[in-house]
Amino acid sequence: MSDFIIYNTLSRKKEIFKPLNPGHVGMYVCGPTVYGEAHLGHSRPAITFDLLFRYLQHIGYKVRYIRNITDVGHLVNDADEGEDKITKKAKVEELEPMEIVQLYTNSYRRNMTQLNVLPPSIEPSASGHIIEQIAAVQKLIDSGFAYTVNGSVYFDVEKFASVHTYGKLSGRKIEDLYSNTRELDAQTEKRSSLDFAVWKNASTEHIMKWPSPWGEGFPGWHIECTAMSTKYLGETFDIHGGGLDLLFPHHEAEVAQGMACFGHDPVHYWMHNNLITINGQKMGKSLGNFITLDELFLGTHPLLEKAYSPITIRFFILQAHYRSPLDFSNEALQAAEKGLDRLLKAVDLLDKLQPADVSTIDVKGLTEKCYSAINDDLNTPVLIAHLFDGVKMINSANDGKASVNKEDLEALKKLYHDFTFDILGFKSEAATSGAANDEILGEVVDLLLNYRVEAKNNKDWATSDKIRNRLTELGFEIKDNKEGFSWELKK
RNA sequence: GGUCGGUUGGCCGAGUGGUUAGGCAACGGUCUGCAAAACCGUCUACGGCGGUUCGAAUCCGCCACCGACCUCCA
Repeated sequence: MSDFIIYNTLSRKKEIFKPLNPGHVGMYVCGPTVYGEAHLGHSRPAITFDLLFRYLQHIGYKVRYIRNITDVGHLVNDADEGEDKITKKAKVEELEPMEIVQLYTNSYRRNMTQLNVLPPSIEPSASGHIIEQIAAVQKLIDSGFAYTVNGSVYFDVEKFASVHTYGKLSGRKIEDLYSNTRELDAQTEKRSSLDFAVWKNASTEHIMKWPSPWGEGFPGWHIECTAMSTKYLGETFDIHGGGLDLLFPHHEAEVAQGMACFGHDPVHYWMHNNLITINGQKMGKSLGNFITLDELFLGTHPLLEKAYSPITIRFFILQAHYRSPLDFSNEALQAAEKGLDRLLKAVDLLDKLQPADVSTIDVKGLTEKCYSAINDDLNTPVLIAHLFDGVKMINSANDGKASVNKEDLEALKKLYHDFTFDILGFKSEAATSGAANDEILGEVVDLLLNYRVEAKNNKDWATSDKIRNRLTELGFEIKDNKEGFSWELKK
C-alpha cells in the first residue's frame, strides 16, 4: 500500500505521515465557540477531521483526538467593544453564561451526531482549564516572552522574533505585519501593535472572569489551545487541524506560544480545511450569511429549496477536496443527494448479488485505486469517483452484463463497507423494503403492492397505476422487477 | 495596500507536460403493459495575452477577475 501523505501548512508541501510514536497519533482540532447554533461552515472541519480520525484508525493507529469547546473569550464583532462573545449573548437572553455554553454545546453535539461525526477522544472546554492556562501564561512570563500591564499579560512578539521566527506558519513577515497594522485605540498598553493578549484583565461588569496572579480576568484566545493540547498530547504532537481562517493569527500564536514555552515546535503537521462559501463569499457568523445545520436538515432557511439530510451534507462536503473552497448552492446539494443515493443503492445491491464462476471485475485494482486516492492527502473526490466506477460494475453485474466470483464478491463487499461506511462515514437514511424503519408501515406497503401485482396479473392497468401513482405521491419509489417489486421511502 | 490561494464543460468538482476523472442535468437507445431504477451511447472544458517545448489546461512571465487573512479594543 502507498504511504499516507498529508499536506503540511508549515512546509507548504505534501509530506509522508510519520507519527512521533509508532502506532500512536495525537491530533488536536479547533472546535466551535459555543455562542450560537452550528452552521454549515462548522461542519467542514468537523467532517474533514472526522474522516482523518476514522482513516488513521482504519490503517491501524491508536488515535487520541482532542477537539476543544471554546466557551470563554472572543468578541461578538467590532461593534461590541470590550465584551466577550459569550457574555454578550448572556445579557441579551438574560441567561447565565454557562447556560448559553451548555445550550449550544448540546446543540453542536447533536448536529455532529446527525452528521455521523464520531465524538473525539476528549472534548475539553476552555473554562474547565483555567488553571492550565494560568500556568501556561506564567510559563511565558518566566521565559521572558510575555509581560504584564495593568492586570493583563501580553505576548512580546518583537522579543520572540529576535530569537525565533514569527510568522513561519502563515508565511507572514514581521516587517509586513508592522506596515499593515491599523492604528487602534487603547493599544497603548501593548509594547507593540503585534503583541497579543494571553491573559486579559476583566472590567467590573465582565461576567466571565477568574482570579489569577495578575488579578481577575480571563484567558487570551490563543492560550487555551496551547494549554489543552499540551495537557493531553504533550509538548509536541502529530497533527493540529482547523479552518483556514484560523491560520493567522490564532495558529501562528499557538506556534509562537509553543516555541516560547518549550523551545521547539509544538506541532509536526498543520492541516487546514478551506471554507464553505455562499455566493463566493465565506460563510460565517460575523458576516451573517450562514445557514445553520438545523435549517439545512429541516429546509427552513429562505435560501433552501428543500431540506437536505445530514448525510447528504456530509457527502456534499467530501465530494470536494478539503483544501479547496466549496460553494453552497441548491443545485450542488441536490446533485450530492442523488449521487449519494446511487452509491448507497449499489452498496445495498452487493448483498443481493449472486457469485459467478468468473470475475469480469478487477476488485484488486479498484481497491488499490481507492487507497492511493485517500492516501494522497485525503483525496475524497477521487476516492468517491473510484467508488462510482465500482458502482457501474456492481449495477452491471446485477443486470447480468458483468460477473464476480465468490472471492471477489467478498472483497468487493469489504471494500465498500470499509470506505463507504467506516471511512467516509456515510449511512443509509431511507426506509426500504426489507429494512423498513417502521415494520408495520413496511408490511402495509407490501400489502398494497401485492394487490398491485394481482391487478397487473389481471392486466388491470388502471388499478395497478392508481396504487403506484398514489404511493409515488406519498414519497415512495416503486420499482418493478422479475421477483415482483421493491420500494423505498424517499424523503 | 501587504501576504497567500483560486479562475475547469449547462451545474458541482478532480487532475495534470502527450491517455475517459467522477457526480448531477440534458439527449438518444435497451428493458418495462406504461413507468421507475439500472445498463449502453452522446455532450470533450480548462480566465486573457505572450513564452518554454515535438507537444501545455498542466511549466514560466504579464494582465484581468474572485476569495481568505492582515491580531484582541477582547
